[in-house]
Amino acid sequence: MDVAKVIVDVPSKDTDRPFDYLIPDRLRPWVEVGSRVGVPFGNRTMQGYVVSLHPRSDIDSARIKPIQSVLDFAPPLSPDLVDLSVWMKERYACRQITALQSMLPTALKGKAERYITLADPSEREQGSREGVLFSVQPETEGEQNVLAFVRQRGEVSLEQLNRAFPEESASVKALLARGLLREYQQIKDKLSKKTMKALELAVSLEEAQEALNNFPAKAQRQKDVLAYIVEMEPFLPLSLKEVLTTVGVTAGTVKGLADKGYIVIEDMEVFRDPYKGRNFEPTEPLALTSEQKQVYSRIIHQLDERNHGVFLLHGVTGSGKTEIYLQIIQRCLEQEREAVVLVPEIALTPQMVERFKGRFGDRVAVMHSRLSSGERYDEWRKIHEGRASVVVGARSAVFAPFTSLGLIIMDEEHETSYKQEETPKYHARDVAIRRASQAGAVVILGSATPSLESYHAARSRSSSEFEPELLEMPSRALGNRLPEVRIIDMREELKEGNRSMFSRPLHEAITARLERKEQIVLLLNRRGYSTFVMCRSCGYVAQCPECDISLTYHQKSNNLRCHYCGYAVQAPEVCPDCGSEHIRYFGTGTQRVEEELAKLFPGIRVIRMDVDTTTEKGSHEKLLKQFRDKKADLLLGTQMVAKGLDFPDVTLVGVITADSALNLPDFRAAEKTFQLLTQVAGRAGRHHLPGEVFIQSYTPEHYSIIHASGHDYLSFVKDELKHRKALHYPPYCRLILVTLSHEQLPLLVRVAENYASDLKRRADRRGWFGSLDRFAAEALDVLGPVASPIPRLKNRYRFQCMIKWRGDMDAVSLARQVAEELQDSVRDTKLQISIDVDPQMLM
DNA sequence: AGCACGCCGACT
DNA sequence: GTCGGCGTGCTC
Repeated sequence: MDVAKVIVDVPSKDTDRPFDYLIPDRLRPWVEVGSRVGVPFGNRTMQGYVVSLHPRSDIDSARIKPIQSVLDFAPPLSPDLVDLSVWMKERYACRQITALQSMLPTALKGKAERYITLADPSEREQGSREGVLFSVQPETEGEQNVLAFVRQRGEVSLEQLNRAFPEESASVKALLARGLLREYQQIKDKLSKKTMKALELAVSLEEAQEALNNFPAKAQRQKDVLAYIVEMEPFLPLSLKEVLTTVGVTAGTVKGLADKGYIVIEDMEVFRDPYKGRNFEPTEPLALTSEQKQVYSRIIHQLDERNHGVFLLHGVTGSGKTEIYLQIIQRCLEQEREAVVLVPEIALTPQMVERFKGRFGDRVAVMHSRLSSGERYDEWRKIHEGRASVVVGARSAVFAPFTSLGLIIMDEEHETSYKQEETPKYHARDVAIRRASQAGAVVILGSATPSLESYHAARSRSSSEFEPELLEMPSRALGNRLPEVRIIDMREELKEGNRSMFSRPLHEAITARLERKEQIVLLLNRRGYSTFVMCRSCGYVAQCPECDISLTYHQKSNNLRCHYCGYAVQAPEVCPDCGSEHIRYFGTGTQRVEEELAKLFPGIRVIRMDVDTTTEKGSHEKLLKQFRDKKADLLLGTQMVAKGLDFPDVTLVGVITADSALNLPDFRAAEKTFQLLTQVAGRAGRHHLPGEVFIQSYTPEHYSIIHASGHDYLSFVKDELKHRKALHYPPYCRLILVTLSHEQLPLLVRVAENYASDLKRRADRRGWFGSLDRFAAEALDVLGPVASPIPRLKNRYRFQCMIKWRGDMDAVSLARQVAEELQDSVRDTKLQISIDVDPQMLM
């Protein structure tokens, strides 16, 4: 076992394979599958990951180089995770290094630093022995200065050297070439470990007590400190800062004590705890209802067998899924196994975390995107070092570095945020199932409105990628009823002369709540509602010059911004096209609703929650707390108010327009609408007060709205599956979205057409190509190319092809192969091809 | 991705 | 006659 195969940190087609490296004897004990290593690659040093170990290599022994360094004490990746990266590479047509990278905190992404030292004289002579005459003395003043600088420092990073001599980079190069200076490279992590000064006894406790008894009287302050330390002995080491404030002495006093040899002051690594200072109320398991018990025992049975299994837990809002999760996790921990809880990013609120920390205390690690990279690294290490055995986190927590995983729970299974939109474009559900099957772990997918893919897979239990067992919880745990839902036809309102955004019934209902001092949640389904700028005289619409999409108006900064690339300009006073002053801001944003509310209900206290008011860290939480404390009558927001919030005094939920997302060009539009309405309806009347829900709509006869108002998931699924089947959409087939982009439109169009035809030809040769209409067990169809819904982004035009396929074929690798061949033949680095397997966002 | 090698234009 | 453009190809 002298050779390691290493995936190097270069995300490109040519390097997306293992390279062989010798393992030097001194590193032998440290090199394992999953180790992060520094290796010479070309003429620089790169970071890489060991993916396998072998006794020998097929590579010419003259070419093979040794591993330069091992970068961590313990491998950051387990062999299971390395395997998983291979699976991801094939499944999502991404590079293996990209998959590996996504499993680790960014703090572990090291880069090579280049250092310069003096070369030793023997090396210098080697240069001249080649028969070439070059000077072994510095030739210019600049060279002399550089050389002197390096000699004085011994070793200096290239960066520092260039900073010290900005004009002398040629001299540095020359000195290197002539062998007077030498360069070496080393991988440096970006991470910063936070440290603090800490105190520790340098003598035994008995000795310290002894010393206290006959301490010189003139050093009373030092004696106080030592006495305090002795008293606090069980909690050693103590933070220096804390001791200083508690005892009321200065650092000099403590230093004196250290000089006498009683204590030592050391740098101790501290772990940032994002939830520090917060008290988590310990909670006890609740008694389960009989419905909950059934579900619980079925899953426990599977868990006890220590076999892989997937469950789809369909439970209405308020059916008590979380309590079941908690008790199953408990069981998992009792088996000395670990648990992962996946939660949609948006639902990962302190309330949520509290439930888990309350039950499992310090053993809980939390991971989400709002943590700083340092915090995320610390939470990751907490898991890696075995100090946590439960992780609650968003999507990427599925890669938590546990070693004996027993359980993965995915709450709100239908949420689209489980699909990563950047490469690797993985779906956490699929990764979770794969990971659990490696580990013999149980997966629970929980939702009140399961995705059609999961529900269909669970019901048919055949020919699908995974086969979950369906568990149903149709009643609420507290026995209260689901709220009354009223649909309001906004067309009727308009007909009768009401041009406001509030229907009369909703208006009256709000007034009633204000009088009764009950609370209201208003949801603005913002998709398709951006506030754009239009000139009423000439029809000019402000658009992004790079992306060709409408710019969004931001009142706070009075500028126009592109949602996709971030481009921003000052909002115009007059139309840039015709000079008219009739340029206006259109669309219904939360701000406009807020203004309208103030007008209609004078004195109403509104909390507005949207991207504008929640960008600051912790602001989301602060706003919710204010609402909970009844500092406001009404909570107004976008999707984010619909998820998992639980306010006892909310008795009215209003949806301003239910159907704004229904007309979007997305085959999941109805499903999304149904899910959103069901979730938001579940927010009302969760406690003693009965709740009421008003849904305003311009298409009130739509089945997604009707079934949502009846809390009728099954009927919705029945209708929706009919549609999907007729139109050949998932779950009756699978999709691959291939997006090609280039600066030049004509070239792009040509290339995209080639892609589609190549693909069809290649599929046909294998007997795959054909229409899905014929209900063939195996078929593949290519749609497009067409301009992408975002036709231009960051100065690049975009075209896409949609592949629909079904059956036991490897459509992903076909799509990838054709893309790579096309890129080889076009040979234009500006051409980008992105492959999205099972896309969620079609617009 | 970098970086070196290699073959054709504007300069001393 | 040379410096330097970036096309092409490789990295164990």
